[in-house]
Amino acid sequence: MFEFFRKYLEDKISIAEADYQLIESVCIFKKLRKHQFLLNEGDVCTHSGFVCKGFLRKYSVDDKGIEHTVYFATENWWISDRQSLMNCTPSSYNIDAIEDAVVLLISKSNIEMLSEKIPAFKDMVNLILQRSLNATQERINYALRSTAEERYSQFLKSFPSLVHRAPRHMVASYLGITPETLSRIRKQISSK
Amino acid sequence: MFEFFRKYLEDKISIAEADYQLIESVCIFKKLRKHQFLLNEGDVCTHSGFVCKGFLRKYSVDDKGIEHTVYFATENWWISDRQSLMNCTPSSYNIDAIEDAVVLLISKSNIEMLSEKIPAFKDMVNLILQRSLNATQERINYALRSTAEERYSQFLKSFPSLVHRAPRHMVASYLGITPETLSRIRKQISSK
DNA sequence: CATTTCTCTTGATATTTATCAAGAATTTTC
DNA sequence: GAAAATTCTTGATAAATATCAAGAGAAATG
Repeated sequence: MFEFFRKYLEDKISIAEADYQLIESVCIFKKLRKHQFLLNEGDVCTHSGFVCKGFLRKYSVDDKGIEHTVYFATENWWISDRQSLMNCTPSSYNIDAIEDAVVLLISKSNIEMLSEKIPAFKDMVNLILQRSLNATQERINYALRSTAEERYSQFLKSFPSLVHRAPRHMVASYLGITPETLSRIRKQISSK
Repeated sequence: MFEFFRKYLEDKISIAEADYQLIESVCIFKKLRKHQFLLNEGDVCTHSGFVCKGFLRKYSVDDKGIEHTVYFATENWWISDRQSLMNCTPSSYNIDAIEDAVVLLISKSNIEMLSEKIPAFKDMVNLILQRSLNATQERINYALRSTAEERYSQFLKSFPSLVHRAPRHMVASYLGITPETLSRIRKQISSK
């Protein structure tokens, strides 16, 4: 399974063979069956996850028991609760598998170790951080200025491959609308 | 004006006197009168801004000409369009002064230079990045799960000092509601 | 300090989206 | 492959929020 991550790294940074071995030595692989949890609300997130295979989501649950999807992650995406990881505080999110998955885990301290020993690794982590921030701010901008239909169209454009893999009600919860509303929006779009 | 930034830095990192001088040597100070722009939509953002004094906002304008506030920045906050800065692409945002302001500017290349020469500076930049990402993801989570009233209450709690400095219609646009709706929400809350 | 401009509030009405309910379609499980 | 569970759609109605319009209040400007 490490070869997935190795390919990802090769694509982003240029490091020595010994560095790959160091990285591999701290990687933990976790298989998740559909519906299994990688993180439970209330637990402290201790590892960053890199998705080798499968499809996961991160969501919070409100007082009424309604789930709100804040993030999807598929092959070559990272997933964790950075806030919990950073501050060692209980997470307010759940992460579970939408499809059977294999996730590569690296502990917080090992990420710090790798960042220290391999400068290019640190730079990569920071680049990912910047991209995440850009994407997240774009999402806020869209949420503020677009109607539900526009947000759905944008989602289709941004993540064409996710649309078919994610159950509709999860897409709805990602967009901040109910499944019924999404259903009506889809009907409206298809009739155009 | 540099002393504001120096205090900020002293609070976050521990570096040599020579480093402060290096940092100061690349700082540009810009005075902005109320309503003046730091960044115009369509322009490439070339500098990161640190607010020494005053109050600014970052917003986009939709097809109908309605403004959508994505960010406020007051003393000791950073402001820029990271996406435009990172990729040298035209910005889709405007940044202007809500109050007369003094902003300390550092160019992209000088931030890179400082990051290279002063490791603690780089670490600080990355820490800020992480915090921004956490805050931004929290905002999305709130947008998804809360009513307009809850979002306003949360805004009051998170930024008590901003509420009195920002015109209400800008707060409304930050929350993704109309000024009229905010006015009604405030009435409702005060009657409790 | 009067006037102009901007900001905020309130009311009436329209639109969007949510909620509740039921049945159809699909997927999972044994 | 049949039964059970889940997911998706549709309709009727309710609730939240937007829009339009007008006037009150506050702040900026000459």
